[in-house]
Amino acid sequence: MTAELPKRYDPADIERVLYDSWESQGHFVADPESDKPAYTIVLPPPNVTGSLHVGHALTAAVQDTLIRFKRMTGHEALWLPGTDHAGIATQMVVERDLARRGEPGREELGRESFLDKVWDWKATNGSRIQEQHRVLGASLDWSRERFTLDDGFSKAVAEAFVQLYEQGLLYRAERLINWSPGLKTSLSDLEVDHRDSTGSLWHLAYPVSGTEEHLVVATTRPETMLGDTAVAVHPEDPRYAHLIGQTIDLPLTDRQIPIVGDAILVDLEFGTGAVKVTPAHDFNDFETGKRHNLPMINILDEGAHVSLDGPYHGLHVDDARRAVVADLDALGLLVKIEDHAHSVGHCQRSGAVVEPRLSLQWFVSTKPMAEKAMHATRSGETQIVPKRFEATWYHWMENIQDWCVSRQLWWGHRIPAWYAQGQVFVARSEEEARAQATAAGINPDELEQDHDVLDTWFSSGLWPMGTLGWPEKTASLDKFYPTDVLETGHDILFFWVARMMMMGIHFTGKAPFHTIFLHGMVRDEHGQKMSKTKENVIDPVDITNEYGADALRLGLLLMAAPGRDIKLSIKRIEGYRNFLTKVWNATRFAQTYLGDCKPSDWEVAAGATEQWIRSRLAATQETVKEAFDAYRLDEAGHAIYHFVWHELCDWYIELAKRPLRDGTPDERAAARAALADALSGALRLLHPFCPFVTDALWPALPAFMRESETLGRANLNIDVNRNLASEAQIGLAIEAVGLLRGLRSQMGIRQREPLAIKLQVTTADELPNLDAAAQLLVDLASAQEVALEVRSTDQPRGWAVATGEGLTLLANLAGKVDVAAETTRLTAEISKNEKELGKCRGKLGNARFVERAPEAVVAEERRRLSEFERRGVELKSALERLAELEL
RNA sequence: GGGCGAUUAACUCAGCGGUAGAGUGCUACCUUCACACGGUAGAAGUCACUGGUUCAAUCCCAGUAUCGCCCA
Repeated sequence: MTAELPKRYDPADIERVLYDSWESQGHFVADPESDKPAYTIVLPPPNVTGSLHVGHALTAAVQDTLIRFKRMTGHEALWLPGTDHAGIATQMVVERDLARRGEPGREELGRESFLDKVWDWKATNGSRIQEQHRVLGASLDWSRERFTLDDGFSKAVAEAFVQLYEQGLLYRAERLINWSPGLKTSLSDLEVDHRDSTGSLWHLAYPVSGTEEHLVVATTRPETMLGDTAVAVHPEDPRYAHLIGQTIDLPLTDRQIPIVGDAILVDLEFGTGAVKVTPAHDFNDFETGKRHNLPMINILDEGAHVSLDGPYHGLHVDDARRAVVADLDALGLLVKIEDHAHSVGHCQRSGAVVEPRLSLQWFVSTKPMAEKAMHATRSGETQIVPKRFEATWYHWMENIQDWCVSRQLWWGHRIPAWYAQGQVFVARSEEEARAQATAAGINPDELEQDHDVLDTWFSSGLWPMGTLGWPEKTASLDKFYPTDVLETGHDILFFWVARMMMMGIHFTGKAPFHTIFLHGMVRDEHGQKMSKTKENVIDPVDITNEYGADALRLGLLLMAAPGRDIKLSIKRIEGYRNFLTKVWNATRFAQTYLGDCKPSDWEVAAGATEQWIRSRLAATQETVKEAFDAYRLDEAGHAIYHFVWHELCDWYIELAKRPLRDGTPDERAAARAALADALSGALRLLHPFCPFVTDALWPALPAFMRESETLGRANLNIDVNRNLASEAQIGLAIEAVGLLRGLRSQMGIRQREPLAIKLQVTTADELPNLDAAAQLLVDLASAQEVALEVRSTDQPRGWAVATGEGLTLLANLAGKVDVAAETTRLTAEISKNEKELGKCRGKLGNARFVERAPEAVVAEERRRLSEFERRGVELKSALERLAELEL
């Protein structure tokens, strides 16, 4: 038994100290040699540049709760932390940092020195988010913390690259890719944000060669006309049929370009029905160019300036657009300008408008891998929770394009490809590449390694297996892979979940996890997306300072229905802090009695109330287990909340006070034991949600009940059973207390004013069920004496009547009856009863209902009918007696 | 344009073929010996709208409206 608990729950007093002790004692370390079944979650790696936002906090809360639940139910639970190197983001942060301090920039420093600077930056700033996870109580196995640029992980990346290359699934090609002129690198499709904007649709008149005719094309990007290599019309368009095969004298250039018929590119209805084709600057045009063997003319440099010789050379696209439009107008070739809503791709990181650009890059053939990933979800090897995201998953997988994995950056895994004399050598190491070159008869000193690095998600895709040791065959990989659950926001489904699935299946033959568990986005109280510009960002660290990590966790978890967005309400967090204060105070109450607990207390026969609270605990344990199995942490949490506050605190503790204080030695022992069980069960169930406060309260339980020093290593459930008889009996008692309290309240009679009570049931064999009710009425509702009787037609006068399910309560108001108030109350009761009675009769009066509805439903309806009829009679007779009283 | 989701008490949300629930807020009373970050009692809902299926629809189906998200 520990020292007395402080009167007030203050999270700041307990959280830091507890976490340090858990971590230093190695409570979160998972053992690959354990006999227990493994349960593994890898934390989707946050950016090394990141700091914790509420989305992270939600992810951490969900995963930690799952992990702690499994750890407490017989699993060797591993939750593996780490960060990813976030190529673009980190490089940008460090460059900005250098600029702010007036230090030499990236280009001046050169590759090696710049990378040193990034590593320096990482050493000082790269562990912030890990610290914040500790604040949240995350039971991560820090001994296994990984970073995507670690030596070991880098080995995995090189291995994967080489294998994919050897298998023909990775290739280098000149293709049109998304190009960020801001960052001067390629981007994957997913790194492009499409934003709606109002642009214009320019109608340009192109002269048909050797005629006076003009062909009017409509375009959103007039400046790219400098790179046009054709004009396309629909082959079945009567307006233009005669032009197919002729040429255009492309204005502002000296080129002639063909007019082609293309049914795929051209939409008859849109614009003028004629489209300019610029294969080097538009994805659709690129495909069209391939269909018609058109040349591809690149008109822009890597910074999106015109690279063609001539008057436009060096102009930024925006300026070039103005110039081209003005010049066309001067030539009388600008027909009109319409407003046009369309969406424009922007670079997520730099905000620059993304330019489709023809360039030589490395690509992964994703289709074969996507097939396998889809097979895994179709076969059930991996399930997506909530299920409705499967549709999105398949849609994306079915339309997947090859993945551009090279980036023109420095920070990242350098592409393990070496070039010499036009040949490519892909190898795990420079040594291997040199050997390959030598074997090919090339002097290895001529080799030059690819300057580019790999997309960060190429490495993130390997995360579940790479962190466990792949490609080595390690004990951890053997024990913990495939992992169990990958939990993340649904916005990340394609970013890394899809990639982990594809890579994991490809390299190990097994899906990397059996469940993909997706949560929603956290928004502010009004449903607005949090953003720095709106100044509505809620910092989870501020909340933990104010209300504690436990309250934040509980709030996030209980507000999160699967896959649904969360509106984060501080008011609710405060409510959960209040709940934890309640738990704290309940424990303080219990502590004053539990000191006397001894194992023999459990040998004393338990009464109905003790059986009842254990039964309710057993029911809660079942509900919680089912909810966890269904990934309904919100339901599990609500069940625990309800048990703790509304069953343990509201009722059992109140019921236990008399026996604990004034009971016989046996009564005291039985009450103590049940109180200890209930509290023990409550703390255990609550621990995965609120690890700090529960572990702080854990020592309040007798030592012999604590099988582990820390609650986090104890069992989730204790051995208790449902007992329906006690539930029925206490249920009746609770109802009786409610009837009396309600009656007092409506009659304006003080709750502590002693009253004589009669409790009535219909038949004599129900009488024993009222024993508990009689006791509770005395203990909790200031009943003076309680008579238990079978209902008769001859009811006493001057007693108030209240009817409940199966029982009637009469209170002796002799001399205290406020006839007017009582008349009002009874009349209201009667009319409420009549309404229900009416509904009931309506149903049973419907022959088709009686005929077709299931028997049980009809029987229940009949039971309700007789119940309402009985109550109606009693209430009306009470009203009559009241009237007599008045006379 | 395609897809997905939402619409339930004042607010934030669960629920889901057969008596409409929670938390917060609100009202009244109570500083009683774990807790005022509390207790007791209470008010509060045409479950968006229109049809359909069914003995029975908040729930299933179709459509409408409004809002949100994703993709092109």
